[in-house]
Amino acid sequence: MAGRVTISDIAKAAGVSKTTISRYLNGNYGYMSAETRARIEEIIKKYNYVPNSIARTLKSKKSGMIGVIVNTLRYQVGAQTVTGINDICTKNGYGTIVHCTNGDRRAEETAVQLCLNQQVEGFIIIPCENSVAPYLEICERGIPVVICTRRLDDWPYGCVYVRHDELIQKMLLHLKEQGFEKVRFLLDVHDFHKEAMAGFFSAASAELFGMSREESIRWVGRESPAVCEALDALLHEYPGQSKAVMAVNTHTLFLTLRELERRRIRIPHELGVCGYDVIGWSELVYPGISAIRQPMDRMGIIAAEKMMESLREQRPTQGACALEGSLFFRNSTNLKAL
Amino acid sequence: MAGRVTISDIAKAAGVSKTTISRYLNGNYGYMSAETRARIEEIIKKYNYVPNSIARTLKSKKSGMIGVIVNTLRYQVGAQTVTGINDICTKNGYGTIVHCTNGDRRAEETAVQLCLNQQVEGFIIIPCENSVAPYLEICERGIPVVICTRRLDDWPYGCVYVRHDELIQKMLLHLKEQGFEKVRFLLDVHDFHKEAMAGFFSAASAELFGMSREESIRWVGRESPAVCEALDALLHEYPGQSKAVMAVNTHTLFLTLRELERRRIRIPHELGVCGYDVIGWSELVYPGISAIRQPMDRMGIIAAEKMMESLREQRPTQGACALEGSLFFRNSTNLKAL
DNA sequence: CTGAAAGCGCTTACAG
DNA sequence: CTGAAAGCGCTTACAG
Repeated sequence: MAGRVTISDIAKAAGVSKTTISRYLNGNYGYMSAETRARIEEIIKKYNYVPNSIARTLKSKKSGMIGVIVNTLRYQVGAQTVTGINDICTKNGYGTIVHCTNGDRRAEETAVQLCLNQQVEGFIIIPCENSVAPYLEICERGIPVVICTRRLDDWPYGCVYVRHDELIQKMLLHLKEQGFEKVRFLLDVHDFHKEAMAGFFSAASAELFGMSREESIRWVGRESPAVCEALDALLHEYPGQSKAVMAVNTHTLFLTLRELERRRIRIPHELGVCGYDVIGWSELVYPGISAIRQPMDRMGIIAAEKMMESLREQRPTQGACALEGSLFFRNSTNLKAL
Repeated sequence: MAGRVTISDIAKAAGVSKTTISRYLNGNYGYMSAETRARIEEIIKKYNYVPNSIARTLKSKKSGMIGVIVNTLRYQVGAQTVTGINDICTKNGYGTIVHCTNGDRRAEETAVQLCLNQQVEGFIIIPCENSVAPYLEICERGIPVVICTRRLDDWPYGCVYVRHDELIQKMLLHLKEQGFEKVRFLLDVHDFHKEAMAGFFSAASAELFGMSREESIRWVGRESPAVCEALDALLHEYPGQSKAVMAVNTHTLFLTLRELERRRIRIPHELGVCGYDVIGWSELVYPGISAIRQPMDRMGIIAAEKMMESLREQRPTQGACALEGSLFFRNSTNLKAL
């Protein structure tokens, strides 16, 4: 029956008013005799009383909850970010309400509304689209927002992101140095920041390989067939030129490697391969797959810490934090050593 | 200002009482003239009114939230399960409050309390330990619970689990048939059901390989060194006999393969390798790694569906659902073909 | 078909 | 140092 004890029961048992109990609960000991305080403490222990946080929230508008809105938890990127967020929030006495948007702007809108309605005290969002308007609106209500894994233009508040532009640029430079003549980027339509990634890649490939965006980018989904088709096409294009493919996330990289293995394509002779890999398996696949790794758990941790800070100091979130990713060059793009 | 409109504002604007608005909100149209209903609908649209769910929860004790308690989201097993749960809950208009326990019973206890305090309407739990007592207590309060990825003894309510006993048994049978003479299981101390898994493995290896539990089981963590030591030891044991190692989860399998690659151990000649792999990368690692795959997303989906059913019909959850995993025999355990 | 009133379990001016 | 009272935004007997 622990859950049924209310502040009135405690007040009665302690022989004081609800007001005094409430003050005790909120740590306002200043206005309280030591005896009263001790008595209340004892009674609360005895009755195993836990204040009802819903009632508290209704009155105070503070729920102790953070709204976390991500694309999906299905893949490591989102899951690890949320893990980091969860750890920090829990440590600070906050709970999280997690919603997945699957990249759908309307689902994101709904998720925000639901969280708002639950009186969340802050939002950590991996956004679907580029417009900052909806997030600014939240901030205007006085609710802090941290944007995660992206850097949005015109976003004056806190955000954490990875320098994908640099990572992609460096990977392409490496491919160029290794003597590759054409590159292609396999993008996932469901990805967090497909557009931004496409932009980085096409810019770098235009500069280094003289390729147009139409040449260098292909959109594939989470499903195998699209990846297979894209690879089939690439293998037949640019005859006589050395080509490389880059996969935008771990899953796409997996599908790519599986298809190349099925076709017995020799890597890197017939096709160079590289991509993002959060997990590390690419290291173990023959002949060793060159990969970009992003520190997803740190991203969540830093985002949540920014949120905690903002809540503590009662101000909007602030500061853009750029995280470094890591590059691993392995034999899958090593044309020169052969 | 959308969030600030209350039921009183709407009542005033519509020229009716709060009672009537409330009835409208809860779909009790039976006691309402068509005109009134239409007017209210219009006003609500106009003001963009959304009822405050905290106030609703306080009064009705129904929060529209499900408490989800898992070990961790860091690895695919938990993350995919939660993805499935999230999808189903969202589809049915429920939100989720996710807590990670990291396998700590006290953290689990705290998480349950926090959820209870948020008036969650049900729990989906991947439990830390074997005792059902704490979960039965929740049920006695009338709050439905689904236990996930485990089958607990004496648990009379709903649960979803994978038949690990069968999967492990079949894998060991396969190893036996392939001529392996000794087997060893690398277990993760942080795993969901380490004890149960250890039990299955030691039972099967006692029967098939005549090994004691002490011989067949090793506890390793999520960190590399413990795995390396365990492998080093195994490679020096049983000289002249063919040995195989099995990894309890994807991450442990990864660490195992990385270490074997570093040591240039020939698989399966010097050591047979198999393990759990939720992602599928093991297929791509030379010479093709035998693996067990469990349908984690389905697990979450089924668990959540059981919960929705129970909520709809206002009864405890029911039924144990055993999911089939899949076995993939590849060259890493193929001693005979060589 | 509709509404006044009490109450869910807290917090917080206000008064003493 | 302490408490009575109002109120957060809803729901729900009860009465008409």
